[in-house]
Amino acid sequence: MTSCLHCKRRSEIFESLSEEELERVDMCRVSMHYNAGEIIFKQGSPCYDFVCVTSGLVKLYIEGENDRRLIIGFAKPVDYIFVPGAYVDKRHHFSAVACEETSACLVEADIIQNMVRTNQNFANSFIRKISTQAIGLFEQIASLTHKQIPGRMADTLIYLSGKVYSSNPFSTNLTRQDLADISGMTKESAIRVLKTFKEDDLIRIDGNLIEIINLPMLETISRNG
Amino acid sequence: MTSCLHCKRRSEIFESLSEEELERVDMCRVSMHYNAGEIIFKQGSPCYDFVCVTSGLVKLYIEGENDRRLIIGFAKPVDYIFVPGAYVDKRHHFSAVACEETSACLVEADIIQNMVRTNQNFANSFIRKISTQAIGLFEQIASLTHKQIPGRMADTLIYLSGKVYSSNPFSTNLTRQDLADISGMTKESAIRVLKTFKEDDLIRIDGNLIEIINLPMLETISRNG
DNA sequence: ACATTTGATTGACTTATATCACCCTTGCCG
DNA sequence: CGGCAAGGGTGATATAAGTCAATCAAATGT
Repeated sequence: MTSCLHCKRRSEIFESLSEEELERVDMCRVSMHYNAGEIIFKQGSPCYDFVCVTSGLVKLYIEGENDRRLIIGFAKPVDYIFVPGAYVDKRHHFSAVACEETSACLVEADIIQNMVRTNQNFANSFIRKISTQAIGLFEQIASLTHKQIPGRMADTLIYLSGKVYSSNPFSTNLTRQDLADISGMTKESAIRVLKTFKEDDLIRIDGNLIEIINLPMLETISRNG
Repeated sequence: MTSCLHCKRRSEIFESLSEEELERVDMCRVSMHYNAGEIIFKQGSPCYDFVCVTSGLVKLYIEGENDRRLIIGFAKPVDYIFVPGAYVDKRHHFSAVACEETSACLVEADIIQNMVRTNQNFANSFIRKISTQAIGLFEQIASLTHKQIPGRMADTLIYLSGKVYSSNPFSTNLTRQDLADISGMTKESAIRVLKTFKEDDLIRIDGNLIEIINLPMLETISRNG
């Protein structure tokens, strides 16, 4: 249990904090461990804490009416989860669930918000982070509304390999349902496209391992919708 | 051409600026006028300016691949348009077009970003604004992906009456194509749902005037997808 | 006054995708 | 060991929604 001061796995946003500020963060920090499938916070619940993922992987999703879900992103080491409700209505607007064994540090939201007020550089990193997230949302919303199933699944695979796991092949324990929830389709449709992708030698799937073997073609499919 | 100092139509975010700061904003301010349909800025172009709408109405939309569009929001008096690219890649990630005769003040983005750095209250309002926009995007993304046409159009009508025009009935010169672009459907589908809504006495349309006459029922349709 | 464009509307048709029902495998637990 | 739950996979079918094509009305330009 190191202090934030010497933490090797701390989010880059904390670089702009002084030692004194880091200590203040450290003082009200709680280190947590979650098993795969455990809820970190749930949509609609009040938000007290700022969550920083130190190991594992967390999926962030919106729960719709008729128990449909849409995964809007992932938080991996070392990301903090930006909770827009913290500045608006003190409620969570999406849920966070551990996809695998996950550790996270929780810090009181007030402390962080206070530092955003007093430390300009911190505020700037913070805004940059939110902006990046907003841009990601634009891309996802465009993909989901303008493309059909093959294009959406291509986007999902490229996103996972490029942004989430940063490797190819990548080992994942996301279920087909999860892949479907990222791509805005049903589990069955996800299974079917993946099958055609395999048949066309665009990807290879072996258990938890997914490999993109024809990225250019996948990108073409993404572009054509 | 009043100065920002005594401007009656200035965005609430400027409340947190000092007189001296307001004067600095005023000095590099350009007042612009746009006719209906004119582009204020286009997706992909570099972003130099911070845009604040003082009269009229502006639609913000993402341009997808095969010239499909998705309207992600509106800017009305007195909103400023948050441009996430300003903090990331200095590019616009959506386009802005005047829906009607529109006036706007342009301020150099650098000046604003500088004030975000130096004025804590300004930074805080700024973050609150971004957060609110992000929450709105979540709602839209959930509506678009989880609901079918009647639910989506119900959401659109409720949104326009409640958030954009803040009146019922409301007079609009959005085209059917625009309504479709908000709701993520084709023009033809938009026309057809609106027809069924009219037949079921949920709404009344007379030229540019749209009236919601059975809001509870529309809300039910929205909830059931 | 006529021609041209733009948006609204409708109907017929096609297709993408969800739904449903079912089976298979694997791992886990009593 | 046997049964059960969870995830993966498949086929048949239904249907929501897009596409295409044509018409009509209003607005605009010449």
